[in-house]
Amino acid sequence: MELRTGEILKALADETRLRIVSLLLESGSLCACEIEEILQVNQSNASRHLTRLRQTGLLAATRSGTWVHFDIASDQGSDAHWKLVRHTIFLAREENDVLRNDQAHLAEYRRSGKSCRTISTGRKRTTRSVGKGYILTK
Amino acid sequence: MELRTGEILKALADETRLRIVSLLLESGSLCACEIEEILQVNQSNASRHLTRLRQTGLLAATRSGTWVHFDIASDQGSDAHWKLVRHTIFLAREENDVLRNDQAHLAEYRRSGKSCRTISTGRKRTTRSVGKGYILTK
DNA sequence: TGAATAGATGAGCATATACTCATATAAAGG
DNA sequence: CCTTTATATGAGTATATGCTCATCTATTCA
Repeated sequence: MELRTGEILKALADETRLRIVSLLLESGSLCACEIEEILQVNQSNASRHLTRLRQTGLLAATRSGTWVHFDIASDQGSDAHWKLVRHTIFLAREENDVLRNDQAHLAEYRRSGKSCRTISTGRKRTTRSVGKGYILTK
Repeated sequence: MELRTGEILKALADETRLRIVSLLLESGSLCACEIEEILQVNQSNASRHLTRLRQTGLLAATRSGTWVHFDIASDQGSDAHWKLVRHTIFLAREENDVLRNDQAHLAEYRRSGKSCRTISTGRKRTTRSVGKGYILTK
């Protein structure tokens, strides 16, 4: 995936996306539900931002069963761009309480011993499969 | 003026503003009408973007008579931020034809011998002063 | 003091972007 | 199969952002 500076700027200009990139730089690979949990962002919202970051080439996604793990895509060349991104996040963390709180929440999450296997989003059952399709439940 | 990374990202995420910063990094101080001329951006539009860049702390403005000269505000500390901005512009120029064309237009402008004194925006007379006030002409 | 020119700004409009709710889809496991 | 859980996405809405036109303000100069 070819990184473009203009797209990187637009991607990081949104605080939620900045938080996601900052988080993953610190944590390494996390599944979507862990990101939701740590950043306290709802599922739909998180999913859209993750998709966008993947499309700009900043994140890589790997499905593992039901879970999709996201990680920084800095192994695909574009070293100069990644130097830029890391520097950006470094400075942003110094100025932004939200980003520092996220770091604390990550540490807390690690201590809690939770994993994407034990997080429950608490959502109620929404669909029921019928043959090849699904129908709404309740 | 205190630079904030988040604000820098938002400021540079717009292509016109990216072009202005790129131009001024190369040219040094230019007056608003020169920026309009070189980037081919209309007056209102240019003025708003310049105001915004000044408000985020990236540009400094100095009035000299009728003209307002804008320049990169990198003399006011924030070295880490400016390193970031310069790196950003450096990468963006490599990827973006528009930015490279702007560099060519600057060179052309220099060669032309024009200055903010000789550029005419070609606007028709819009106001007429009457005592302490102004009234619309035509 | 009035005309001319540079730059700033209000208002209206168009588009982009982010958020939310509901639902669809993918995969795992009884 | 059928249910459950994780993730993606359509649709609607709210808001932000950028653009344009017209006009205002600042300043110079005759």
